[in-house]
Amino acid sequence: MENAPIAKAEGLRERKRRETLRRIAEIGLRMFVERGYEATTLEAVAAAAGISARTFFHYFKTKDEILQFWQGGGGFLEAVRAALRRGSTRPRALRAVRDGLLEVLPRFTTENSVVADRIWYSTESLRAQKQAFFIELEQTVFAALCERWPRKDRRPGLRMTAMLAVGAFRLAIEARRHDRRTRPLTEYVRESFAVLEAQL
Amino acid sequence: MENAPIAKAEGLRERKRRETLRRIAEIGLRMFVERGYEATTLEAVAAAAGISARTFFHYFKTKDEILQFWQGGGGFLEAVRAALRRGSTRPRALRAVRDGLLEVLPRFTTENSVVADRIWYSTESLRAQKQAFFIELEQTVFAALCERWPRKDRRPGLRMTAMLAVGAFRLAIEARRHDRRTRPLTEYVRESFAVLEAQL
DNA sequence: TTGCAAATATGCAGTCGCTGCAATAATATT
DNA sequence: AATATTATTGCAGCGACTGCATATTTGCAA
Repeated sequence: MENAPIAKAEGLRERKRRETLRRIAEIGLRMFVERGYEATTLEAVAAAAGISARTFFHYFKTKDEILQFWQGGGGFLEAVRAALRRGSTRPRALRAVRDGLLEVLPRFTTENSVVADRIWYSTESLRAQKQAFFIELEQTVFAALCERWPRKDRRPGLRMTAMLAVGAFRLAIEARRHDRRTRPLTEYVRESFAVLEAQL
Repeated sequence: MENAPIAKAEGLRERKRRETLRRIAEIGLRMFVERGYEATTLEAVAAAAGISARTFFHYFKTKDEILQFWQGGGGFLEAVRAALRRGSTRPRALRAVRDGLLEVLPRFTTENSVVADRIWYSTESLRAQKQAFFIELEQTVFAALCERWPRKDRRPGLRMTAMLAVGAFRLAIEARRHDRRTRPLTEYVRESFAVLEAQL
């Protein structure tokens, strides 16, 4: 991405670590696709990646972190928050959220993130986590909106906006998941927000 | 396939089973409160309930089913669906949902359900499940609304209504959880919907 | 009352995700 | 080259959960 003031040459250690991390993530994801998430044992992933089972846990705290890796590894919430803080004060909060999402999304959308998304919905416990993520996103959005429109009496409205916006986002992801031919997520997001706005 | 649809005198077997089920649920909940959910081992619950660890799993498929027991054990979604189907056709869908919830809630609110609710939010994995439940509720509500207002062009609006209604419900539960002095959940629901409606 | 089938309880061994600990090997720093 | 850091690994162990085989209890009928 960007080079720090001191473009410190990456040591062998760091490089190997990064490579191993990615290797695990790639092999893991492929195995999840081929055999299913629950049927894929951690030991098997580790073995296929050429490391011991114990070492796996030095790279990922849990099995599902392999999937989180492809979803941006938790950086998404932070990115959305940042985008909302940075974005110009739009007259309508809903638009602000939409634009923030549209701005951030491309950075978190890869070939594999689409594959990973399907797996999230393949297993009950994963589904639950994913949905919990949306709630987190909602809280993040709400908090960001409150910063930008600090008048306390508008909070209930902002709360609603956050709910609606994240809801639209959820519907967009759902729509893409159900499409055979997948278009970029941003398109679904645009459509989803358009439908929502038509209702207001 | 059965003979009498009326209260067939409950056999010893059924009675004992019901008693054991409840005993496990009560002791389990109390232990969760006292020692924390994760710190409470299944073996400990089973021992305290006077059964073997293996037998526990004949009553509850998972540890968290102990908590689900106090939340109505999955019957809530069904009850809401039924209430929405039965309820008079209100002009406003949002009101219909609110009234449906208000009608059903008392049947699922007990002393222990409030306690259980606090535990749901004490642990990450439980929180995720709880939030997944709200999404399920949203889908249930949406489906029920679609039955009642079948015009296809109104669906986006109904989707929104479902989102808003469940959102208000979520906020109500949250509000109660944060209140020291707990009032009946229905009051929080009324308030929450009132705030929402004031925004529309 | 007895006999038998169905339901229930239990022990045991095992899987899987995950953790702590301690020893060892690889890399970085001086 | 010596030393400090960090990575890798094996091992032992925990806790939720399952399958299987066995014993016990209960329901029902001859």
